[in-house]
Amino acid sequence: MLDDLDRNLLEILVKDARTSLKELAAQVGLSSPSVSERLRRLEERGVIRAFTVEIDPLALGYTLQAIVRIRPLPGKLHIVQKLIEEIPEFGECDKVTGDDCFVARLFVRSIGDLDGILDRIADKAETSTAIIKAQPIRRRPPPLGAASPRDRATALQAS
Amino acid sequence: MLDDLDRNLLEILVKDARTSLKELAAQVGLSSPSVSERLRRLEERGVIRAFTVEIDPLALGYTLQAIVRIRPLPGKLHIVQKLIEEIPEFGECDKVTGDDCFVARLFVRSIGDLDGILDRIADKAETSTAIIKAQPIRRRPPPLGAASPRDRATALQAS
DNA sequence: GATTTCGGTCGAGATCATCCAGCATTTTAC
DNA sequence: GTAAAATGCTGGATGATCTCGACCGAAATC
Repeated sequence: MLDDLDRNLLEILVKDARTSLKELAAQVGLSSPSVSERLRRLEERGVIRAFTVEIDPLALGYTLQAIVRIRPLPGKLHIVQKLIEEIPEFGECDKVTGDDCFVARLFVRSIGDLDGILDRIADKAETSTAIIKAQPIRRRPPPLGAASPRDRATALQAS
Repeated sequence: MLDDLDRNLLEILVKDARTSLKELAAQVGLSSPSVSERLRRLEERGVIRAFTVEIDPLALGYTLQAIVRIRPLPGKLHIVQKLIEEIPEFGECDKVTGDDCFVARLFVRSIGDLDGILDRIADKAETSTAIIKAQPIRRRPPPLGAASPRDRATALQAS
């Protein structure tokens, strides 16, 4: 589906999404129209979901981040999910297996704000909150390399 | 620190990091050299951490994501952290307060791979894994608007 | 009140992206 | 097996965009 050239382009763009077509072309050894066409197709196919910018939350005044596990009370699942989606301070939310139905990331400017937001959910779900002290790994994409032969073997074996 | 123009630029770039200077300039009502200078300064100050591309993990064969909570055994904290950082399938990791020391996101191509990776940590930490079933909110930045007067009041009160 | 600093505009020249014609290679169809 | 069609690439012309220097005005500094 993706060839080496595509992966190569993605790798460069992960580091700097504003790299010019000309520069991309030079780095992968193609002409710029070709690169342009490849990017167009990668976007079209949904491989590239978006070109975006990573902003330091601190610069916006968000001095605190927390991971919140959320277990909606019986019958409240949909209301809780809607509520979470509508609170913009939630910067990420995954619906997971297990007792905790949702795991979400919360950006806040103060402990007071944290309390205020959790209060809005308190009557519809149980929550447990962990304050983030450090970020050993900040968001990064999974490895871009092709599936290794070993991986493929494993996959086959499993099926 | 950030004025309305900066926030406006960031907002546009979050949606499309490849927007041309000319287009940015038109949208915020400045000349392109001014926009160029502002972006340079935003990067310099670390407000903009990076221009990047958001890739669909599925396109790379990662059909499964999991949230893993990791509690290193006594004395193993640093080894575990190093191990996590070195495994590229970890796409995010936060060090948090509470019993679980780390909360991490794992991209894998199969359940077998998940097992393989967790095995590598098993003798150094307790883990509990939740498979991601859906993503109600995909990574997004915190609200870009200026701190509201109410927020400021709260912050002052607290200090 | 003069001066410096900061952030802005404008215009020219350089750089870059896009369009198009043409070509090679692979796939499809018969 | 071969002709036709489709695919993906290149190179060059053209038009759009970026960058750089010169200059300007408002606000802070002395």
